[in-house]
Amino acid sequence: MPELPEVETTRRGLAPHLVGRHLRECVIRQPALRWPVPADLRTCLTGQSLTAISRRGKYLLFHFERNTLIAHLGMSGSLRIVSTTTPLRPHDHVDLVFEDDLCLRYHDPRRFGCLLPTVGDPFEHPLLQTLGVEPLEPDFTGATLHMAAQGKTVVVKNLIMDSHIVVGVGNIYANEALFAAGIRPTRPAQRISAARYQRLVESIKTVLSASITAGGSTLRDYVNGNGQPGYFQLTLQVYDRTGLPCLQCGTRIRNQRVGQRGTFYCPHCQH
DNA sequence: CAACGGACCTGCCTGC
DNA sequence: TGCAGGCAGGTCCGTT
Repeated sequence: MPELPEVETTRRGLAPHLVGRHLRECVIRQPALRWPVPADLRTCLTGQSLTAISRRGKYLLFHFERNTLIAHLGMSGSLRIVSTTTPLRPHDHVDLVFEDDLCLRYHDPRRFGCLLPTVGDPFEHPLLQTLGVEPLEPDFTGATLHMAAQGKTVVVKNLIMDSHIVVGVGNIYANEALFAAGIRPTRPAQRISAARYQRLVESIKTVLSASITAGGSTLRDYVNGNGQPGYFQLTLQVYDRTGLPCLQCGTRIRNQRVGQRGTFYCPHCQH
């Protein structure tokens, strides 16, 4: 289930198969995603060839010659390449059928994702326009977070999960990065030093990069573009480990709701 | 303007 | 075994 590493893994899995190919057909079986899939998706995109697949935060951008398709996988979405004869599963909502029987199949049980075709510069789209910095880019530094925290009352976990500040840090990786940096998730963001924010940023970059390398996490039903599961869950230090011993010091991992999200930390290692 | 809760959905797990 | 209730990886939007 898509956090940034899963989305990036999907992008990397799909691009070599689809870039340069013509889109032959679009099949919408269930348009009721987070926002309705526009009925003109088909007329917008068919007949064009895919020139690139890029990513902004957790949004995937399918660049065609004249239009761009903005895709988000929500909490339960996945994109896989199948054949048009591959049997449909429940929740296979949309097919983009390319030449040579390459079918990009959008699957999303909870339907929190979206598929939105755009005209013109996709980065001008309201969903993308106000996004914060990319966590793996050099311009994401300790100063980014330290400055963003000033004058705010939020706790640090909510700060790093705010997509208008930095994109792509979801619940799993927020928990993991805070553990790696030794920072308690409930600490007020304003009361963290620039030096500690520098360490947190390094932890975020390390955790996300390691997960991309490992092919993304697998919790329940995530699969990448080739249908392969990810393996990052094998290295999770705190997420979903309530009551289990901390892998660094043996103290039991605690679980607490922060901003209505499950939050896990080691009370000995994180302050 | 910042901060918070609610909303969108289905599936899975737990406990009665 | 069945069913109700709670919870899940995201994030926008409306209300305070």
